[in-house]
Amino acid sequence: MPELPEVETIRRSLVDKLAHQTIQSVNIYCHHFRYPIDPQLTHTLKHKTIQTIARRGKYLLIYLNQGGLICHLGMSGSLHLVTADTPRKKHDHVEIQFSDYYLRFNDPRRFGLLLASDDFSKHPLLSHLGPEPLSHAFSSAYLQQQLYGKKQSIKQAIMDNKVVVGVGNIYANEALFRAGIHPLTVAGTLNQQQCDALTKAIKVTLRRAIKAGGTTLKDFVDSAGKPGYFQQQLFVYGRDNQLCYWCDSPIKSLRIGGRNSFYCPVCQTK
DNA sequence: CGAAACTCCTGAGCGC
DNA sequence: TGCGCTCAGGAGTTTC
Repeated sequence: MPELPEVETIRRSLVDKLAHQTIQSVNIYCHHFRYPIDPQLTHTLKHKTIQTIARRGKYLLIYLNQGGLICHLGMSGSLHLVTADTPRKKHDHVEIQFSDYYLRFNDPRRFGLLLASDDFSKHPLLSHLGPEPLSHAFSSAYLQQQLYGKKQSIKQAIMDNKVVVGVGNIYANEALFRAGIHPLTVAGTLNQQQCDALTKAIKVTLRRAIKAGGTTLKDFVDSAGKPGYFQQQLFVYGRDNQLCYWCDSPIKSLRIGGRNSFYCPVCQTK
């Protein structure tokens, strides 16, 4: 479900309410995720206080007064901040109780992840990640250097977390449209001008999506249950056979690396 | 080494 | 109404 803008939206909706809150107790109803949830987590988290909630790529980093918690929502995960009298829903697998709220981790497909970490910077899931797309480190020069010699398609390259984090299928399609680059272009052949356009397109696309509260394709909502509105600004994603807003040509789709890809055959060139 | 295929899992939507 | 099939926003691991 969530790409970077959705995770950032959730982070923002949680941080003010949960900062300085102390965990009263933790209930784990299902342990089986991408990695099994440590049964000790209940004891590890009890009476710990949340300091702040940060984000690295699509990972949420919950800083506690001692150690922290890494959370990833996978394809179908969501976090809901509810009152104690709210009944549990199907696939609410983990529940963290605070004095005023319950935070529930819901994940039908269980591709998500929840684990304790003493040092985020040294954690193997985080240590190899590329730069944040909205940071200065993600520049046109950096991108061109990363793409040098790469034979895979540019779409696959920008979805690679070692190149840049947080760009999933929706926003990869959208950013390539905005940059006028065909998704099948061999990554290593992009010139400086194209790298410039693509870097800017990724930043603009993600910033606008964050501003809109993320993209609600099916059921994305933030931790308070509010949907995102960026789907109204999608140029190509999910629009195959519909007309391009810029040139009126029909949007086409194809599969790249097993992922559905959308592009305008006129506006985007190789 | 890079790149592609495979893997985890449930649910929605489709054709029949 | 129901069955079987395909596909879905991710990404670590395995294989070639």
